[in-house]
Amino acid sequence: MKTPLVELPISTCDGQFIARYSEKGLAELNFPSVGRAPVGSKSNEDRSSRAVKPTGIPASIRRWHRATTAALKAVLAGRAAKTLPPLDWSGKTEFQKSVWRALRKIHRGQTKSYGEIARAIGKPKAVRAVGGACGANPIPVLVPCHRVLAANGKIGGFSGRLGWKRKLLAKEGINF
DNA sequence: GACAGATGAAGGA
DNA sequence: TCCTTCATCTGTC
Repeated sequence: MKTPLVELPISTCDGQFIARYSEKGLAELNFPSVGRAPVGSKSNEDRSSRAVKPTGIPASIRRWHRATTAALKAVLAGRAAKTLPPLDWSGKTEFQKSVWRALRKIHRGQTKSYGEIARAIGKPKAVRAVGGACGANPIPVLVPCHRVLAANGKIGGFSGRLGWKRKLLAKEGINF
């Protein structure tokens, strides 16, 4: 994949998120100061060499960025996102995409277990693999991997730190 | 091909 | 009720 990524910041009351767009849509969304390499990338240096400056941005990407910003701020405010930009899942496996599609069907304020997600995609025994796919999710918040909990009611894990998971769930009225 | 992982379930203390 | 162990499936190296 040689498609250059357009990297744009999104300032919110919870910090500055970083959105990256390909020619197909939103490819990555990174938490503010997470301190870890984003999923699917070798290193920050590698990424920065592919990212382009926010000059000469295509109109389509500017439109997607407005939609992403609005959706992100809506979710952080505890509301449902009205519109989402197209998501670029190219290069990902079919299993991961099916998991992420199942995640997007979880409504705001609802939660599901890894086992329920596994059953929803027709692979009831692939619960650990579902966890792996959640961890590989490049677009957290908009693909609500934070709404997936362990079957025993515990919070489970989260790629963007558990603090973010708790915060996002709290905004949706789910407290631990 | 081996290994690791954001789980789940069962069994024992 | 809590803890430990093991089975299971997929992705990554």
